[in-house]
Amino acid sequence: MQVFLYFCAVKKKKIEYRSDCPISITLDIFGDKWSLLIVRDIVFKGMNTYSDFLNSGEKIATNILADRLMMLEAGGIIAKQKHPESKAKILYTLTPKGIALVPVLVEIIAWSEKYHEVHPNATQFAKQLRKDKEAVIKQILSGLKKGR
Amino acid sequence: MQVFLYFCAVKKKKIEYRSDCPISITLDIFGDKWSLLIVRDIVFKGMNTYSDFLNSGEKIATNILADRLMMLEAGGIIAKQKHPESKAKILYTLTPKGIALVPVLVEIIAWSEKYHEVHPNATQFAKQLRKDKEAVIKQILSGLKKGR
DNA sequence: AATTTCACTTGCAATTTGAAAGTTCAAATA
DNA sequence: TATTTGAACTTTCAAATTGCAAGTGAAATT
Repeated sequence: MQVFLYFCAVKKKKIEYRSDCPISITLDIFGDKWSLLIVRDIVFKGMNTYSDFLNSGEKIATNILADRLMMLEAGGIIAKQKHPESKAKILYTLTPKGIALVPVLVEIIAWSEKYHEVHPNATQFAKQLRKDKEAVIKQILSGLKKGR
Repeated sequence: MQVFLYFCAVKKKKIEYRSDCPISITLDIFGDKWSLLIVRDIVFKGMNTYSDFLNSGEKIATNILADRLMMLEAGGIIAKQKHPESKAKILYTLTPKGIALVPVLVEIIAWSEKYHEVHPNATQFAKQLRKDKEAVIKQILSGLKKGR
């Protein structure tokens, strides 16, 4: 069986995919409790700096956040950019590969809302999804394009 | 902020959701490298016993498999049933909550196939998805209902 | 009756995580 | 200009989780 690799520049080690199954590969990238929350923060909360992510609801540790930002960058999900307002800040944005995760996030929300007690905003969001999923996705994507 | 709990009978401890965000809750359940692969094995490979999962491509350790089966059962994703062929075997099946994950799995495959080198079968599957996603999902669901 | 299969459990080393404190550079304030 | 604050990390170390190997007991097979 083929084995695929990519090199994580900052961790200075090779990351090996366990198999060529698309779900397994996705878990090699997002199979932890934090990585996808960073993507969520960018997509749904318009967040884009280290301290934004740090102060986001779930209280990620500073070392873990730094590590996950590195891994997401190495995996081509996010990219570092110059912050327009300050040289001290770093702007994290989604790459096209990262933006393409929106339908996955949307299905996760729809599933989770159906079976758990979630925030009222999420309930409201799920209701809109049930009305017109494609429209909701389009709206999110347009929000990301013009860099909200 | 509200905090939600469920009790994991076998681990004998309370599992606390980090927040009421639907994505965060989903990661509290599936935020590891293995749990979703068990669901994948049931949905796409028709697997349903401990040794099936153990010998599935990615080589999960026995203790981790036992732990994840417990957690998935505690989370209401899978259920244990009597195996029709043998008293030594245990049949693991998806609950409705587990079956409802199919659209999430489908979007993950579509995303992953687009950005990684995956197994030819997955490439083929993604092609069908692009043609008629709803039909593919319906077919998977009907396959699960009659317990393939 | 002996061996193998099945679904685990146990013990232990290695890796990862999480909490706290420290570092570096930029920017704001006194 | 000196000092403090803010932003983005890095380091340290204890605690938790993971991975590997071996073992267990009931059921099925030879």
